[in-house]
Amino acid sequence: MINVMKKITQNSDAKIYPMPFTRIELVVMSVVNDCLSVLLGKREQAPYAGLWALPGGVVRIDLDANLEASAQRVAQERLAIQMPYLRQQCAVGGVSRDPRAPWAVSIVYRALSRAEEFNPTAGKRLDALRWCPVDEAMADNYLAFDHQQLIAQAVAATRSEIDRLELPFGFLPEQFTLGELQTACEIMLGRRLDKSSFRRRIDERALIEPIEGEMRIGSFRPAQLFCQKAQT
Amino acid sequence: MINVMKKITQNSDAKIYPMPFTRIELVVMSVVNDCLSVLLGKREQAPYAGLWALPGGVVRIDLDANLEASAQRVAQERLAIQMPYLRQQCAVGGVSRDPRAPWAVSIVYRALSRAEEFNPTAGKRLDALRWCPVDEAMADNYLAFDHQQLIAQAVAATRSEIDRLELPFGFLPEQFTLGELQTACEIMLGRRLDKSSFRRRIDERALIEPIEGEMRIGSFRPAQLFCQKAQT
DNA sequence: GTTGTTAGTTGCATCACACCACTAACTATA
DNA sequence: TATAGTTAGTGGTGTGATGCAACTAACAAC
Repeated sequence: MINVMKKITQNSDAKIYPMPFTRIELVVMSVVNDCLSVLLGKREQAPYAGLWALPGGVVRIDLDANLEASAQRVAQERLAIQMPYLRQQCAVGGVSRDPRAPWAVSIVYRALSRAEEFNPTAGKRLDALRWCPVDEAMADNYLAFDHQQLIAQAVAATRSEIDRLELPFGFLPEQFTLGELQTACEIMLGRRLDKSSFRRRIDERALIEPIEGEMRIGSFRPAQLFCQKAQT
Repeated sequence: MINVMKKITQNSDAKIYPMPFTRIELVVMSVVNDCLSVLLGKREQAPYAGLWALPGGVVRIDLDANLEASAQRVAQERLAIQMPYLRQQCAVGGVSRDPRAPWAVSIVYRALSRAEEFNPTAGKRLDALRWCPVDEAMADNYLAFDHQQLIAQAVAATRSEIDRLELPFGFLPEQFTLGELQTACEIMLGRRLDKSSFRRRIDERALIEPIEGEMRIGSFRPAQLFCQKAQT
């Protein structure tokens, strides 16, 4: 820390400025039980002890190469998962944002993931974690800090991406049918989509390709299986 | 500073984490001489002394209520202007981002402004400031730090907004004709627009309204003057 | 075989927009 | 006074993306 201050002192103003307490917050979303849900952790300590909050962690300048790496480390430590499709959402910060420090900044990242890939028993510092339907998380005073607002932003940004069909996202399994893909999009958007338009738009964008000969066989007519197209 | 560290120590981990050197950078754009331009300041000190860079400043947790207020203060101090339509663009940060500190974060804000409103002689710490055409700023090694990339991002985001006709922006004067508005949009987008489509789209969105009886009289046929519609 | 359900396709209406052509209003100049 | 030149403003038409609806196909269950 001494070293840090020395460096900062070299700034043109030749003053020492205290720096904000800087954290990462993660908005990890998934479709669970036909509901768009968000991953929440139960707070064990003050402030907001007992309330649910987004998982997050401190930016460690001794460990992380950059902000994205911070977010990946936090995901690994707190959730024990890799987050391949992490997107930076915003930075929020100010006085009285976090009672633990006089001034705090949070860099917020969002991602979609597959709930099935998530193993809530691993990882260090894993207090209670749960998938919470976003509708529930939007209830007043359910969440700590301003996390309700952050989730609302993340949901809006995600819906906008899905509206524009900016696949692929982390929520896609290896293989899937068009019906499954459409249902997942409908749940995330919160509204129904037209089958024929959806299919037309999907293959115009050429983001996925059929797996020749592979079909999903279930109760009714078999469906063609698809996978993500290799990025060009 | 002692106080800050004490507070941070109250964190659950009971450790002192050094925090990143946190700054604000401003990407202020305007149309100058029929060119989309960006406001740059000449660096007087190391690092990158003599090179041009985005104006910016340190986040002052003793002065600023939040990040937006930081950005406003930096704009006031370095540029002596208010920036009514400031939008947060991104946060970038990591090791070796800024030689003045081992780990630095910049919160980047962008805005459009009217060059005419800008008075480059006022303000404290005003080293040389100039409007630089973005094409010029995109030349290799012209700018300090990663500011070339930040400007490219800001231009892209701004163009996307104008594409969607998300007016009003800070670049609009009190009164303007549709022709002037279209020309400004064309310069910012870097391409021509169709007159009739532009007008139809503008009045579908109902963002501006004619000023009854007010016309711009010049060399040719008089043109209706418009102003921004009061926000609802 | 009949029914029910999902898979997958096709045709048509609609809407937003680009492209093009036109009229209107003014100045400048002959 | 007439004509040319320039910008302001409007209207028509084709096209492409999408929503809507109807259709066929393929399977399981009965």
